[in-house]
Amino acid sequence: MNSIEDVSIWSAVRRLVPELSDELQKRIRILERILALQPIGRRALAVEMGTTERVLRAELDFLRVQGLLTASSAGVSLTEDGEAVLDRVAEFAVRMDGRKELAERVSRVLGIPQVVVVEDDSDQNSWVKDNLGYRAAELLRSLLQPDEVVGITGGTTMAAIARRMPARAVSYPVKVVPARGGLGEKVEFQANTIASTLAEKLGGESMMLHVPDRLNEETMEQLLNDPYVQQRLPEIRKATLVVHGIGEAVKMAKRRQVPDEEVAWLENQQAVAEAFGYYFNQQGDVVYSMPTIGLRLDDLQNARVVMAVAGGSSKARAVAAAAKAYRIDVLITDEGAARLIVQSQDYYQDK
Amino acid sequence: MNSIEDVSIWSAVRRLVPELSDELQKRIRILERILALQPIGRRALAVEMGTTERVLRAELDFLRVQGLLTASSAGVSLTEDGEAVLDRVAEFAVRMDGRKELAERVSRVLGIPQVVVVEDDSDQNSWVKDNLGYRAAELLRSLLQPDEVVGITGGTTMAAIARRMPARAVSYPVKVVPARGGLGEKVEFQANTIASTLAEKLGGESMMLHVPDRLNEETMEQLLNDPYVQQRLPEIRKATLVVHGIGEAVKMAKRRQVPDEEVAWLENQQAVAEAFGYYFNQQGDVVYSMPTIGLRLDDLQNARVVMAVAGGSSKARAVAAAAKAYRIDVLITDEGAARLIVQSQDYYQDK
DNA sequence: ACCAATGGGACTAATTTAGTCCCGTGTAGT
DNA sequence: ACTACACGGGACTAAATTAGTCCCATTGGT
Repeated sequence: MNSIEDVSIWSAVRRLVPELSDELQKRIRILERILALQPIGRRALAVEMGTTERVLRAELDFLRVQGLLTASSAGVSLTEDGEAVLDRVAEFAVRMDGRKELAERVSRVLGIPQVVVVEDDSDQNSWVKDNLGYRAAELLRSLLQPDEVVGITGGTTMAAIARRMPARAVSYPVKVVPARGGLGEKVEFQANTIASTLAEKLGGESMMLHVPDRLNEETMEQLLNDPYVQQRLPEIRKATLVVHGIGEAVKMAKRRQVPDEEVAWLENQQAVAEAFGYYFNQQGDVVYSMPTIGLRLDDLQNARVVMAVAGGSSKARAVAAAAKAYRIDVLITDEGAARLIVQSQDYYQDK
Repeated sequence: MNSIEDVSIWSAVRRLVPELSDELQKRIRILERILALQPIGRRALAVEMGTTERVLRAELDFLRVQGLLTASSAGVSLTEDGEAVLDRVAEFAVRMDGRKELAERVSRVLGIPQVVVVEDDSDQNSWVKDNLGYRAAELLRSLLQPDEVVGITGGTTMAAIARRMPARAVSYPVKVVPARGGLGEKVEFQANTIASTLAEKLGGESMMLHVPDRLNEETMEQLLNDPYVQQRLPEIRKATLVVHGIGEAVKMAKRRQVPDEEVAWLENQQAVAEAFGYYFNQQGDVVYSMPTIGLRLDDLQNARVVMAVAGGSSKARAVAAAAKAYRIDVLITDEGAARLIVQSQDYYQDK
């Protein structure tokens, strides 16, 4: 039995001391490189690892004091102890590298420039979603630009992002808007609510858009002429940083209480993915779009960054379809989804 | 199945990022206190935890940003998330507190002012000895005074101390001497070797004492008059910081290749412990002392600090006996030994 | 015998962290 | 209802730590 498998305690630890795993990975990487290249000099290693000499030196000093490596005039080498310790944490290293490589493969397969893969599978462990939220929040914050308009959709994953966003460490002068109107879900998973809490966490402002979930053509027309909507809608469509979730078509349709015959129709159309209220088939074609007020697929062209966050092996197909349907710049997913995405690609390649 | 049980990976992690695991424990302690006292003010909590307001404030800010606690005008309280996280790492906390309480009980039972208990049992897992060495080295370093003479014995535990002593982070102007002559063991576990490497790590100087292990009365007399010995022996007996291991009497005797009849005699005398070449029974009486050149039991009176390091459930009896036999100021042991020590005390109290 | 790369020392600039004091506010006790 | 106290949080400064830069004696490989 392996402690790494029981990751739930790790996620708590990471919550309490987030810099721990980064620092740990950093030092493991250093030890690994030394093992491979020993004996190697400080400067050469610094170049090799893409860090500065001075910082690396501090790390090496530490590791030497810990008795994990020795320094001779030929360079630094691991001690027996160092190798033993490295051996014990090798699983980390493997998983680290594994996820990194996985991310690169997903990036190639889906044509998404930046992909982050977090550990485990959202479908298996609920805390994975939390982790997904953490990494998404982290990345989102790093991408923010002053006076930017951030558009965000609803769902449990988006809620996790808002929840895990650090609360007002510094104030960001941004505006957060819901990408679409209410989706008739629980209030804490609605885009409006999420936009609001996210804005609060960021120290920015938010805007609400209260419109019903499902509309018919007629009320749609009316609403579009409504001054409330006419004032707010352009603001939403101006969003330059769009964060959204991707869902399974049928599952989403049912959650939104779409009539059974329409669900059957969607199935018939082989719809597999849903995002922004649009339904896509495996080829990325739009097979149906819900009549709602909000961001349209075309608006994504004007966005600076389109960020997708979705995990769980069950969503692999949906993510792949969405990636074909529209431009995604950043994808944050988990091992469960990522593995299936690269697998199916291998499958097609084999044929 | 429980990840904490598989502690070996944690010991490696602690080796790689010691400062962060300390940080982890610190934050766990803070969360625990808040849970117990909430809502509580920053200043009151600082007093409660024996830290300064400013440092605690930084921690609280962090934990708040992480969404683990909220601050109202009544004070800070845990959020649901905070309680959940605390719950996940509760095992840590329990083990932490458990060991601390255990240490206090051992301290009372044995009458040793300062007791440190490290996790697990040296008899079960070999890495525990390493941990023992780490804590001992840490403590030893903090106790050092300039120009002090440090006496150290042999054995695997002492070797672990020397190995885990940080290598010359700063230079200590100390002199390290072997407490007794060679003990006929493997060279890396001999007092001479250990004293030498320890001195090097500390940036101090060392002194060797090369005399045979087992002596008869005659050669003993001769050696005591030998100029080599006459020069070195007083230096050894002047040691003011004495670090030593405690062994099981019979096991030690056999390792030193004492003749079988003498071993039987020791058993007959109910010798259970060995330290500095002296054998003690359960009551702490000296039943036999090996004729070797070196530190004598009386010399401990003049020592500033006497530090004992011994772990493993099999050594519990020996440690208890040694504690009765002579003054020990600091004891570093493990859970395996500590549990048995307090248990046997309970046993006697019940009678 | 030389040369290039090594670890480690030394000094300074930049950044982070800790100490101290204060203020407006909400709350508990009277 | 009122007052006094403890609350969080802001602000500023001093201290400590960390990173950048340059140098040098030494050594191992060619």
